[in-house]
Amino acid sequence: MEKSPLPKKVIYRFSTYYRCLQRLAENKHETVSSSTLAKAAGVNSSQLRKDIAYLGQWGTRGLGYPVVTLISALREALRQEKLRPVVLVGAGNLGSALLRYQGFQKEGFEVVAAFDSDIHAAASRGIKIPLYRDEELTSFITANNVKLAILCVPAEFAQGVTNQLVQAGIQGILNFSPAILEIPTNVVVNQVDLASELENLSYFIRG
Amino acid sequence: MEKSPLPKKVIYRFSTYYRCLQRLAENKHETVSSSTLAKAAGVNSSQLRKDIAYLGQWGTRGLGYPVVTLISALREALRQEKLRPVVLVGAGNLGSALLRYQGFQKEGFEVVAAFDSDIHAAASRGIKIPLYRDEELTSFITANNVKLAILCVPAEFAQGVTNQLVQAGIQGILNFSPAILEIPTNVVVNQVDLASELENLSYFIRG
DNA sequence: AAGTGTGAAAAGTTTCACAGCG
DNA sequence: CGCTGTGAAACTTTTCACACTT
Repeated sequence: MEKSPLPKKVIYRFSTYYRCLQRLAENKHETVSSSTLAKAAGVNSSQLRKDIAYLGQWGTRGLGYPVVTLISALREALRQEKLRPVVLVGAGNLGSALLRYQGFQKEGFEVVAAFDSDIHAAASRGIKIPLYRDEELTSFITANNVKLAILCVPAEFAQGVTNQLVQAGIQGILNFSPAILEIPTNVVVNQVDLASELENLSYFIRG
Repeated sequence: MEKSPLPKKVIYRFSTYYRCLQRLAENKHETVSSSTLAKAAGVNSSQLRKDIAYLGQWGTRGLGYPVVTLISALREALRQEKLRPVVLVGAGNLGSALLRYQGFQKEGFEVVAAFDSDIHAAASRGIKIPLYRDEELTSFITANNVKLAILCVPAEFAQGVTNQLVQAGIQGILNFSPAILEIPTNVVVNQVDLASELENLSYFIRG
């Protein structure tokens, strides 16, 4: 009955562990020790044990963790049991690339529709997913009970679109625009700012 | 003479402040208070003051910070004065999209070359930047003294390519593949895992 | 003997609160 | 008086170290 709020960072690491475990399962490993899995995931072994302990006591002392069981526990923790529908707004360069990218589908997310103010320009980019004009955003999201959105519009439109999304019932936004979004407290935003990432790297290299 | 190591998180926030200040400059604001800038950047005002204080004492008590001066100080801190060359490896769906995406160029980075094992497939995606086969990686990087790389190859090739990059003298890698890279301590990796970001969002929304 | 689970220590980060400057 | 700069407090996250189980 853990009511504890599971830190965000732990959830990120769960995603990593999940992927590492899948590789181990493919290679027919039945168990894995904290130190081995930690190495694979790039974290320290006590941290891994602490993290896993949030899920309950799955390990066997002297032996390690059962790979398949842990995978299930993590899938449940990540609430990945069913395919989650996602909409994408802004099918420009970056947005249309994300649509073609298969990475989301593999991990339990289905991009069910894309929206753009200019569907002709967007259509020319060879998109296979249903493509709508921005005006249809609200009705689609409400009708299909979508909770997650990927936002790839230019920074100056980001807040306006966000307001629409929130209004329509979106609760999680993956924001690729470099804008800081104002949102109600029940909505979560994860920021992916590619320029900041490069800037950051750039800072830490010498020369 | 600050020798202090400037936490990674602070550098990320610097990027955000930098963008917010640019907007303020465009709108002809000459000064800005910590609380205003903090609101725009989505952080708390003492945190902003602490962060800015790493750069020196730029503020005027009772008034705030001079926008233009702060921008210069941040640009210098982020070592953004000159265009930094970057190479991109793996011009598949995601990679070729990033090449078309203008966001990097705007922020002081120039993608000078792209590499792929299959240049014909990659060329068909309409790339304008010089495109080379993977074999030429090492010589290009060495010859052009490139220090930053964007890695978009499938996970199973990520470590191999990374070894080549490091060998060639790359010191910072922006890794879009969901692989954990083993690297020497003088190299920095920033991970951008889109599936994990969605998983994470998904966890925090109810329902 | 190998390896988990966990309290306690350490390190890192954010927020508070206020002295003091312009 | 408004707002910065900063020590100290509060909180969070990571690492250590070891009792304890299989």
